[in-house]
Amino acid sequence: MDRRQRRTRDAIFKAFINLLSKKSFNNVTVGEIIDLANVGRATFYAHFETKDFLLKELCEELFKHVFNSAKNQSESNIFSCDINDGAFLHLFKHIKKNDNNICKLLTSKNNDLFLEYFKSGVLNVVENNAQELIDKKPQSIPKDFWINYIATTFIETLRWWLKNKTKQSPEEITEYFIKLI
Amino acid sequence: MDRRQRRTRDAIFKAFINLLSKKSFNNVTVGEIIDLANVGRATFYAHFETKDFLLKELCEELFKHVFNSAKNQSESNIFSCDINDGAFLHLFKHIKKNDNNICKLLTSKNNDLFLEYFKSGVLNVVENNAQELIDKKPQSIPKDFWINYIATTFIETLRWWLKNKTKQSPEEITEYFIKLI
DNA sequence: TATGGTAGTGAACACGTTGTTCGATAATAT
DNA sequence: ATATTATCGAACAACGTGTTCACTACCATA
Repeated sequence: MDRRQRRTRDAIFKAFINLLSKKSFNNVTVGEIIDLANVGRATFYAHFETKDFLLKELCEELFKHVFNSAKNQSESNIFSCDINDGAFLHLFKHIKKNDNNICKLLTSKNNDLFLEYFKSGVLNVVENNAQELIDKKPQSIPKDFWINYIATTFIETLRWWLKNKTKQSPEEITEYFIKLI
Repeated sequence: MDRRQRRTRDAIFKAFINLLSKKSFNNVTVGEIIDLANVGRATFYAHFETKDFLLKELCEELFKHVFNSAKNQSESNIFSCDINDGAFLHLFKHIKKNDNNICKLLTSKNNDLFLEYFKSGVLNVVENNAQELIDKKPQSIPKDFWINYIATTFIETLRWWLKNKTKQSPEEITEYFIKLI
């Protein structure tokens, strides 16, 4: 990719995230984004069809990073019996340390498109990298209900943790999360 | 309240809910609402400052009804030992049978303002009318974390149920929910 | 270092939505 | 019957969106 393209793309993402941490998606205008990113109006629309697509592509970039690393993590420990080596501790750690952007977006308001994308990523991790948890399913409840439960509980735990300024360590919050399930 | 006021207010609410069940909050315009409600533009703005306020007031009307009935229900059975007589079964029943509007809004997209209002109502019910569940808290996790967990699990259970066309009976889904916790 | 192709610029434009204003009309309460 | 209050609908300014275009800056390659 042309260095110029990468530059403007990054500038737009950065400006967008910054604005999203201050106001809701609906109230962020293209005008504000291009002002903050120092990018021409036509340039913005050359990169992104609409603001919705901007959010979508931003999510894809952010999540590719997080969820792939979670998968590798859990695969490399496939023989581990310690539940704390699993994908979830890694996700808590990773998001806290390296992904301030995801923190901002997870705690910002009016952003359920983002949450939706995030949930589908978490569902994927649960289905493929959390067999130990899936196996804990009580009899007599449907499997997809159980998987949905694990994923949403993870997300809500994460949001509670972020809302409370991550006072607990990643190990502690993982323990909380596992206790719930 | 003047009968005319009540009339237009109801017409606007009705039109708004109808539109929300078809498209997302952002894509519903004031123009569409007043067309469907057969109400003058100035009249709309005499009632509601903005579209956001319209949603807020709609939520308040809908929730007053649901949550109050849940509270009365659980109070009237204060001596019951059967967990199935509690507020949650009542909520599942009530929402399924009487509140098609809440169903529509809970399953519609781009509507996290609504979800936020709903959550604060559920939190309230949990705190005041679900002592049996609160008492199940494992040691070593914070109380507000636990309460948040109960409320979000209820909401996500409800959403899963509604998304799957309420195939289960209210009794069954309450059983699922209680099993999770 | 000259050149062709690609990316960015910024002003101007048409279009749709928002929220306000106003004089006129209709419904309501008493 | 009358004073009050709600509604109407058209017109309006302000703002956001997405497109276009002629122009400029940059980059890869030879």
